[in-house]
Amino acid sequence: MTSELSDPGNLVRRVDVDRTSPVPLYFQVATQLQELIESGEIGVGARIENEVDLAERLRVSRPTTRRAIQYLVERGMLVRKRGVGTIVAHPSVRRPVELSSLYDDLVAGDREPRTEVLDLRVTQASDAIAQALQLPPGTEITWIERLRYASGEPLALMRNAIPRTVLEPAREELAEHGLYVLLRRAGHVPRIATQVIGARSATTAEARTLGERRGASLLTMTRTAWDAGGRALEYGSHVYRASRYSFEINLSAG
Amino acid sequence: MTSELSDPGNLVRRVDVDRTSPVPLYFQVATQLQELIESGEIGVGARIENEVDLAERLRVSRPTTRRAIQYLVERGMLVRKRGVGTIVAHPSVRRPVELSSLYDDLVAGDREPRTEVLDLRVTQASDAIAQALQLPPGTEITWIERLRYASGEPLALMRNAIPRTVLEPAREELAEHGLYVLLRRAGHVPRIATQVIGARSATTAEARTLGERRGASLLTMTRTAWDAGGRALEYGSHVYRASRYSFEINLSAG
DNA sequence: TTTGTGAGTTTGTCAGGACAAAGTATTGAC
DNA sequence: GTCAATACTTTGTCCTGACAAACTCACAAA
Repeated sequence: MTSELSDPGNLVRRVDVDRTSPVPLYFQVATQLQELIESGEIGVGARIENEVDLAERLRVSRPTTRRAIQYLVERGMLVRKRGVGTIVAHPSVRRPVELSSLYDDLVAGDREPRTEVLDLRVTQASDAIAQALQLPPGTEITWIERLRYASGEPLALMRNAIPRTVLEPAREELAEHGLYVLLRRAGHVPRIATQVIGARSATTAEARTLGERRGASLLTMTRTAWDAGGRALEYGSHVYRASRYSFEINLSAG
Repeated sequence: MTSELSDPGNLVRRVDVDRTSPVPLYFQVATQLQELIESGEIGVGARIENEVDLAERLRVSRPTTRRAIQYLVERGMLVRKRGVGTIVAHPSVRRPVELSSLYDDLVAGDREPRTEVLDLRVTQASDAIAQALQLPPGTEITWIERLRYASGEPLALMRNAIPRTVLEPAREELAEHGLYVLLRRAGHVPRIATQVIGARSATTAEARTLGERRGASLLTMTRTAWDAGGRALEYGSHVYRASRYSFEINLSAG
């Protein structure tokens, strides 16, 4: 009995590798499998070809095939079961991109971000900020205060501290780009961040700046971000208009 | 020149493997390395023995050693650099435990949680809830409303919907344990969740239930959680007293 | 002083093979 | 027909061996 279902090999026929490319073989295989899954050519719940056959057909070793599949398993796109096979997971368990910045989110959501730089100066870290960044008190930092608009309306008041040795951005750069874009451009890749999200009522000054009624609910967020080496990159203390913004967070365990 | 620094091998001498154990070799090595790091016996920034020597000393193959190290790299405990070596990362980049529940957090923080079950019944999912859980409308769900106290004071009002086929907890269980404990006990391991966190002012009824002033700021959180197979486990819509609670979230990109 | 050059070290990629463990499906005894 | 034993499939673990790429450092040349 050779039905379509019992022969999942036919679903991944167009995967092929280029041995002249500097891109690792396992990554080529993983990328092409990912495309087949994301395009829907291999449907949710479908079984993909088993490791041994796939390796043979692509003329790569089984460890290479395993590594490609493992790569996608870690991203939640595939689920493996010993004795059963490897199946395509439901799209809702696919691990999302994380650690993006507000600016990127707004651009992606077509909400026309605009940034007004209220303050920009080099100063010494206060004790609280030094502690958050786990740096010695008095370390020189770049202090930034920005007002972020979306679709023409004020959305958030953002205060950030960045070690001077990490980044000292120009006013124009801050008006044009999100902070995380500037960090990455300077070669600092945030790997992990701790955020605390809370809420409180707006003070009179905040209400005026953000165009809210006095006492309106505000979302607060403080964050510290580090790179892979444990170097502190950024501390931020932001307030958002709760009527216009909420945080969407994707968590994964595994 | 054979200084302490140029011979990091001496730091991991007590790592050893047991070939009679059913625990995989790579995992034994990883666990023991992890203990050495967490106990501080290998300090932050210190280089660990290189793969080849470590493999030779433990009498395991290099791929096995690599896999153990890779395991810790993915958890942010080690950082690898080609041509340089593998060093112990700063503790702040170590990936945290995620997807824990409020109850667990409160227990961990010594805040004496107590739960009052306000409502518990089996009903049909509304369109909104069915959509959040990605189930057909009208699917039978367990509907739960709870009031959570911490240190004797009301903290949060929690409404949850769980597919009946996933869990149908008893009132006493809900009063005794967090929802995630019950889910895990029933064999449902949450792997990924989407949360939306916002804020708004309390209605009169909410203020009365939670012991706040009318118009006080509340934190709102809606969440849907899935297991590794993409099966929806839980939908929740919670409100927290912003004066008593905030969310701490650890994000990682890697 | 600065700039290449080359040797040495360390991690990254890949092959091919072997056996174990956990499922699924089939078969045979009762 | 039911249930247990068996065969088969598929992923999991582990090995040896080989070469490539990135980095450090010492040393020579400009």
